[in-house]
Amino acid sequence: MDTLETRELRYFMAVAEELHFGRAAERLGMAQPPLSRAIQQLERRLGVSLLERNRRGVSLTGAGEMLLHEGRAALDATTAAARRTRRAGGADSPGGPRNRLVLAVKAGASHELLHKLLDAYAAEPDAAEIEVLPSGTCEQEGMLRDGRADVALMHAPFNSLAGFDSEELMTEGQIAILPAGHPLAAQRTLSLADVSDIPDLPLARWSRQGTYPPGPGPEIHDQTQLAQLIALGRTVAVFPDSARAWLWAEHTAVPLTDAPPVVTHIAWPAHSRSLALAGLIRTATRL
Amino acid sequence: MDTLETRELRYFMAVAEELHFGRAAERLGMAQPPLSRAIQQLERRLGVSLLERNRRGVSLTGAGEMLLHEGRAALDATTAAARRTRRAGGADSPGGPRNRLVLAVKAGASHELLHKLLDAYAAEPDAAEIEVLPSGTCEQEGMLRDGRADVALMHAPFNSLAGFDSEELMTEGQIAILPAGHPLAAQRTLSLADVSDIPDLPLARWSRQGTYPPGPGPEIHDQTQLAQLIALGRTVAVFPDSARAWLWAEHTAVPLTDAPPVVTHIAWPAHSRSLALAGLIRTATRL
DNA sequence: CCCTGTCATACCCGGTAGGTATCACCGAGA
DNA sequence: TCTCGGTGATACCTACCGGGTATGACAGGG
Repeated sequence: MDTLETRELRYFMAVAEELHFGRAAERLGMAQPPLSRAIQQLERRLGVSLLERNRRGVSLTGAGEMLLHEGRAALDATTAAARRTRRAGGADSPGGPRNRLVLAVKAGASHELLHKLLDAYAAEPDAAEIEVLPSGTCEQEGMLRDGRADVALMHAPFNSLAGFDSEELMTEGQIAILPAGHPLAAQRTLSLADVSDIPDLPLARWSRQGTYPPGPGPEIHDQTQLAQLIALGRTVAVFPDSARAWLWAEHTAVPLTDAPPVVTHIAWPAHSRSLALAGLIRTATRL
Repeated sequence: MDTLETRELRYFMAVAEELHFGRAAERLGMAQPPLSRAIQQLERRLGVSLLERNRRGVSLTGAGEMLLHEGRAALDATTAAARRTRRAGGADSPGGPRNRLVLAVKAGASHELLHKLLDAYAAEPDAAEIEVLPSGTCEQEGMLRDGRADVALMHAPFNSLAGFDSEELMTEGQIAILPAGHPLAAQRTLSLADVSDIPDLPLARWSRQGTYPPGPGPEIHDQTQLAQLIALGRTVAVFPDSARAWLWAEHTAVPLTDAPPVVTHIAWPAHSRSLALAGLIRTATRL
C-alpha cells in the first residue's frame, strides 16, 4: 500500500536521471514497456505524478524532484545495509567476531597523520583490522553513505560533513606548489590572488566524476599527473601543508597567507554503533 | 543479485525484533513458512547467516545485528522518501507549487519561541505553509528520519542531533516545579540534589514508547497529568525555563543552579535541499 | 514416551514482473 | 501534406515467485 519497493526506486532513479524511458530501460537491462508500466504503477500507488510526459521527452515534476533526492538517500542507505551486513558476516565466519573497518582517505592526503593513526590504533589491545580505501576527489561522502566505507578522513572545507558525526583532528595552512625555477618561487609567502592568475601557470582543473570545470588550465585526475605538470613548469597547485610530504626536487612550496585553513576530520555515519569504530575514534582524537 | 528489496528488509526486521518466526509472521500479517523461506533466501543472497536457530528460539548473529541497525536506517529513509514525495505531490496538484513544511515540536515546549518563529516566518514574502506536528517525548528524531516531519525544534541534551544539520536558537536554564505550598518552594534557588530525592515528592517517570524507567515516582505520559500531580502535591518536575508559560496557580518554579542548560535547536535532515526549509531556517536564526 | 512448541520442507495457486508486438502521437523533412 | 523516425503507451502472453496450507523434523518438559 505505501511500501515503495527498492526495485521501483531503482527504476525511477534511472528514468529521472536519463529523462528518457528507452535509455533508462537499457541502463536497467530490461525492455521499455515494463519500465513504463512500473513507473505508472508507482505514480498510482503514491497518488502523485512524478514525470511530465511532454511531446518529445520527459521532465520531472516537483514531486519527482523530491523523490529523486530522497530516493537517492534511501537507495544509498539500502545498499549500505547490504554491504555492511556482508562485511560483518564475512568476518564472522572465519573464526571469532573478527571486526574489520574500512577507512576512506583521499588518495595521497594526510599521509603522516594516517600513518600515525594506523600505528597508534594497531597498538591498541583489541584493534580491529583496518582496510584503507583510497578515494577519488571528494568521494568520501558517497562512500560513507552507501557503505563502501565505515569511516573516513575528510578535509573541510572541501568535504561536507553534513549528516555525519565527526571529530576534528588537525588544522593546517595551505601552500602553493610552484616549479622550482619560477620567479614567484623565490617569495617567502604568497596570496591566493598571486597564484590564481599567473599568465604562464594556469591552475589545474580537477576531474569530478569525469567532468572538468571550465577554464584554461590542464585537465587532471591524478596527483602524479599534477606533480609532473608542475615539475615541467606548466601549472601551479594549491594544497594543504601536509602535501610537502610528496614534493619533488623540482617543486617549491610557498605558504599562502590568505588561503582558508584546512581542517582534517575523522567522520562516520551518525547512526554507527560499532565498538571497533569507537576505538578508532578514541585513538584518533588522542593523537 | 545484491539488491536487498524493501520487503525482505521489513521481514527481517520483524524477525530480528521478535526473535520468533511465528510472532513475526503474525505481525507481518502472513503465514510462518513463507517468512522462513524469505529469510533463508535473504541469507543465501547475502552469503551470510543472520540468525542463529538454536533449539527453542532464535538469536542474532553479528551480521544480523548489523543488518538490524543499518536496515532500520534504510527502511526509515525509504518511508521518508515515500512520505515526502506524497506531500510534495499533494501540494503540487491543487494549484502552483504550494510548498508545505511539517515542523515537529515536543508538545508544549518552547511555546513562546515557536510563536515568534511562526509569526516571523509567516511575514516572509513567499512563506510556505507550516504544519506544526506535536511529537511525543524525544520523538522528533524518528519523525525527521522517517519523513513524518521535515524540520524540528530539538532540545539538547535531551534530543540527539546526530545525523542532522542544525542551528542553535536559544539557551535557557532549568527550573524545578513544585507544589506551591511545599517547604522547598520558598527557596530562591535549588540544586539537582535537592529535588532528586525529596522523600514525599518522588520524580515522575516519563513514558518512552510505552515503557517506563524503574523508580518510585508516578508514571506519566502527558504534561497535563504531570501538572495535575504536581498541583496535588504528589510529585516534582524539572523543566526548562520556558515551562513557566504553562504553570498553574498551585505551582511554584524555583531555578536550579546546577542543572545543565537546555539548548533549543532547529534541526533538519542533512540532505534537505528545499527552498522553503532554507527560508524557515534563515528566519529562525534571525529571531 | 508422548505432547507441545518451534522452525523447515513439500506442494499448490494466483498475481505480477518482464518479454514481444503493436499502437498513438508528434516533429522534421521532402 | 504526407511520410518517416522516434517517443511513450497499450495489449497480450508467459514464467517466476511470493504467499497459502499441510506436514515433517526435532528438542524439551511433563
